[in-house]
Amino acid sequence: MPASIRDVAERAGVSVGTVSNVLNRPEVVSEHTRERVLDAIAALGFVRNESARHLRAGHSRTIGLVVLDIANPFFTDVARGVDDVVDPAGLAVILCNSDDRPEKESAHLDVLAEQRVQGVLITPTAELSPHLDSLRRRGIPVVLVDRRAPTPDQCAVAVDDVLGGRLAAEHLLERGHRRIAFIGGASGLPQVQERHAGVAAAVREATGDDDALLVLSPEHLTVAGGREAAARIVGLPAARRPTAAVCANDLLALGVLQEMVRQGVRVPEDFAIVGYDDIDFAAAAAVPLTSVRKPRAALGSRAAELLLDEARGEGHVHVQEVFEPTLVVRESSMAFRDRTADREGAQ
Amino acid sequence: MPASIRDVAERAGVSVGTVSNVLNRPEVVSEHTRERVLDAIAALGFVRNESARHLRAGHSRTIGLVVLDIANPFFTDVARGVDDVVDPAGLAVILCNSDDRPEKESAHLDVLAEQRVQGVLITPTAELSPHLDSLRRRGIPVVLVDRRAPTPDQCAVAVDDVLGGRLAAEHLLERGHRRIAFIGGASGLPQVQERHAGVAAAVREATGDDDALLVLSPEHLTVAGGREAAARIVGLPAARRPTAAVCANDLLALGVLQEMVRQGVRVPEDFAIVGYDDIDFAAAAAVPLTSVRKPRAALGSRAAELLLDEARGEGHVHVQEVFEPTLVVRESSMAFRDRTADREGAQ
DNA sequence: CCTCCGTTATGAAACGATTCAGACGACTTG
DNA sequence: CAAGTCGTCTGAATCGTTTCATAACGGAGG
Repeated sequence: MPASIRDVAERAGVSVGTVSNVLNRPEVVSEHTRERVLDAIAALGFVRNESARHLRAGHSRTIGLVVLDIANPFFTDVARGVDDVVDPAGLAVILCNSDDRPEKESAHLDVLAEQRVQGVLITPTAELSPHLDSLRRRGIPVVLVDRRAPTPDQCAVAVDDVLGGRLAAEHLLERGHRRIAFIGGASGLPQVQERHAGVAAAVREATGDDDALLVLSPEHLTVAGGREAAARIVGLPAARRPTAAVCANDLLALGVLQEMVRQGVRVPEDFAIVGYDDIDFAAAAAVPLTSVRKPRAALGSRAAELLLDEARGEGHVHVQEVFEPTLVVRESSMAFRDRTADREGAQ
Repeated sequence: MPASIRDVAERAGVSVGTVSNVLNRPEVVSEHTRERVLDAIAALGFVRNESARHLRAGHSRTIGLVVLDIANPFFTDVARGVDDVVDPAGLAVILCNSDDRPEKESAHLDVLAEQRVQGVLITPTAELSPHLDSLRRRGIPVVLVDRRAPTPDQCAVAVDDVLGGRLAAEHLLERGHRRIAFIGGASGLPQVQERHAGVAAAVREATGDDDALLVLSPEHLTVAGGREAAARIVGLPAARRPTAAVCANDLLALGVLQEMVRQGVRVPEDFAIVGYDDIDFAAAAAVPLTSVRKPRAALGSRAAELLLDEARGEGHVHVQEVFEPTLVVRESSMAFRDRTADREGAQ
């Protein structure tokens, strides 16, 4: 129904080749002809058919971005970073939400493959899907976002999560906490495991006690998951109950905070909380959240840069970039009493 | 580079037509042939080229979703609702962020037109872009989201924002507030104007005083905008300073809350706040936010349903759906002292 | 044995753009 | 004046798929 290049050519009284030239290499066509063609285009409301272009060109002008949870502001910030790079390059982004479910992820990757996207940016679920490899074998670049590359033959932009976990834990340990909870997730994401590892190492070094760390793994890394974990913590006998928690992301931390408040547990006096990601809402929380800050937008834009470079071909070298997180201390971890004394008294 | 249907045909020793049949109408090809073809497909890692399909079919398998602010959880919730409908239909969503800027919106609409999307879901900027009409003239369905249709010849899914504004204002008026601020935005979005109208009507009815409502319009409907507005309110002389605010969305409300707390203004004792949208973070705020709740995901999924129906053609009737908002009362508006007395004392 | 029919497979024509070898004048140049 | 050059335009081939008219084959019915 919509006008094609042939209709334009007919109306302007030129060949289709000439119309194409007006569109793509205007300098090779005479001014007079160019104007006639442009007039015809305007009159017919002609819009290029991207699929036809793509078919001929062999590559599309889109990239795919697959995230774990579109409702998590961390990922929308990443998406923004991606957009900042991809938009000026004239590419469109197909944003897919895997919901941390491998089947959804695979389905989305299949669609992206059919769309012949120029490349895929993805924060994958725990297991690296075979679909990812098959994309790469097919020559479609894949850049991992917020996840380390398992092999050096691909690009990845990650954060040193062991360090992040350590920063969070050391902060709590310094403030005297001796029984700490790590609230992760059931899906086994390596980012979460690394954060856990960092926390565990710091706790072990400081306490020499492997039981000092309680690990909870709610189903999902969401506010609801955090509430669930907090309820379990509150249910523990006082002697074994942790006095602080490091959460694998801010959504969890927010959930923990909500449930603690609801149960009448004071934060940070009775229970300290450290989140992860430092999303904007962390600072606005009921009790402003101490959190491990990651360069969210930079993660996205750097990943996009690497992807575009790889898609361009010509001597691309794979880069595994690792950003350093920092700790942002806010009220949720500002305990006032000395917990070391507390604990020693209890023993 | 990637295997084409022709390669598959060759390897399986059949014609391309047969391969296509295996893919699209497997029942018409004999089991033996089908297996051979399927084997070849697996061996070559063949993946359909969606652009070629689309070119032949005349329509793509994607839709566009254009939102005002991807960082606003309201829109990610809408996107989720859209996904719930669009995904099972086997379509992909191209998510675009206009940042409330008409030029970005237009640019995105152009890209979507070139992609020949099946339809566009959009929360448009204040002025309805001519690009929207030109899409519709070209036969691409457009459904407005969270925005009323200007004419009955198109679908729209909106919320009764006059009512929403009224609910918010009446709640504050009942609690004794007599000087109220409406914090909107500078970009003139009709949703915001309607909320304003609802608030203004309620305030006028209750106070008979047109000056009882102070209108502030920060640049953007964001947390930063809210902080900016709050700072201006605090700067006002006490006699003219409002005692409460209705904010055009929750991001603004969160910003107002932050700045008030920072300036030592107690919420809700000294200043009450009502937000709009009821995003999840509203309940988790420093002071849990009273907010006007909209059916966020339903807005998206209903809009997507209408879009798919319209794209299907065949006797589609345009629907303008208007959801009713409800007020969710939380702490941010729970004032304790009687402000009527307060005000009367002041006069 | 012939005809007819149903099942299955074929091959060519589209879809809309880009590209490229070549045509055609008009001009230079030796 | 012939040959070469330049600027401009043409037309056909091509990308990968779907579709559709048609062919090939085998079996049933007369």
